[in-house]
Amino acid sequence: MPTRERTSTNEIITAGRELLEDGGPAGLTMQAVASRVGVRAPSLYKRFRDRDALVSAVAAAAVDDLGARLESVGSGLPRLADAYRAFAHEHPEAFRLIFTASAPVEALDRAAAPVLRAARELVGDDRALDAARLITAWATGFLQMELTGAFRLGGDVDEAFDYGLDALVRGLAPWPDA
Amino acid sequence: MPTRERTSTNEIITAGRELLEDGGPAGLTMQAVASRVGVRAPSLYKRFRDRDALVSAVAAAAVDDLGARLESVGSGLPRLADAYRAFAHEHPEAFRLIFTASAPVEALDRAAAPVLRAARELVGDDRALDAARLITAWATGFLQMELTGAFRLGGDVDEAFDYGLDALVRGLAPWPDA
DNA sequence: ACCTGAACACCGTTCAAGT
DNA sequence: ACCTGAACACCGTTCAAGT
Repeated sequence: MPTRERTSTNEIITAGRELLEDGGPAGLTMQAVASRVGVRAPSLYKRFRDRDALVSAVAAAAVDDLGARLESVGSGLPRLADAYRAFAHEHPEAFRLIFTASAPVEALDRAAAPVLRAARELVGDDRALDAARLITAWATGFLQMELTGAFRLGGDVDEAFDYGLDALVRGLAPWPDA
Repeated sequence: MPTRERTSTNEIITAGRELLEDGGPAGLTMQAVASRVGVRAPSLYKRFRDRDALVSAVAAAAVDDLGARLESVGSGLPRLADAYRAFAHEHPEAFRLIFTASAPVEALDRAAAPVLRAARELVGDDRALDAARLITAWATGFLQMELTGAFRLGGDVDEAFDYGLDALVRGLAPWPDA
């Protein structure tokens, strides 16, 4: 006689995201997740091979959210950058997790699509990929440093972000002296 | 009667760095470190408050190495960028660790000095800090993505790095249309 | 078919006891 | 003064047994 399901993959992932945000990766334990969804830890292994698989699923869900967010904002680079930064501020732990070994690389491709589009508009097809990498690397590094509190030499961080974006666009735009 | 010291703070940190590089953060356990320096785990608590303190010391040592490396290379931006990238390739785990919560922020300041100098030469005093943040954020994000294997859409990664650096310099340099 | 208690290996940490 | 064994709490994981 089959026992009725007492939880679901989605519920587990949601619980994982909540625990991650308010306890960091160390708070995302199998026992904490299980107890939050009303089950015992061993039951989680019915749906995830191990903790690493669960963490990856949590990261993938976050990336999907991020991708939807970027899609919804159009292809203007400033809008994209702001949306990216807003996501990082709202889900700092998830943002950090995304760029860790447990990151699901193929999910990242979808989230990167809007940036690639914006880069193409700016520099054309040939250099679109390089330009997208430049922009993404800058924004990711900046946010990571901002979240870790590495910006302690003073100065306005918001202004530094805008300054960076402007300089990037200037450096990427086809310049007139050619 | 005092027992003679069987290890030292430096030896412990060195052991920690080695374990980190070949087993990731998960390989950096108190027991593994202890056994590598010929002591039992509880002895480590004579010199480090807890594992986190040890991990921070490991990160600080790595940052010091990085700083020395950047100092030794002068203030040319391309040289600095290459040295930064070389360090990340040689010590990927340490590089990742540096930009984690356990990062010792004040040690980062020293390592950032050469970049700040290069930025000042490029854009002048007023914008030196913003420019340094742009460059550091880009390089850090780029290397982090490279190490994590996030660059899977093809294209030459070396070339993308050079392209990014060129665009950055172009965007930062005082441009002629003013 | 899903869930559980019990068990195991491993980890961080404390502490009284050794020298 | 430094080191240790023993102990504790906690974690990930397995598995036989329940329904």
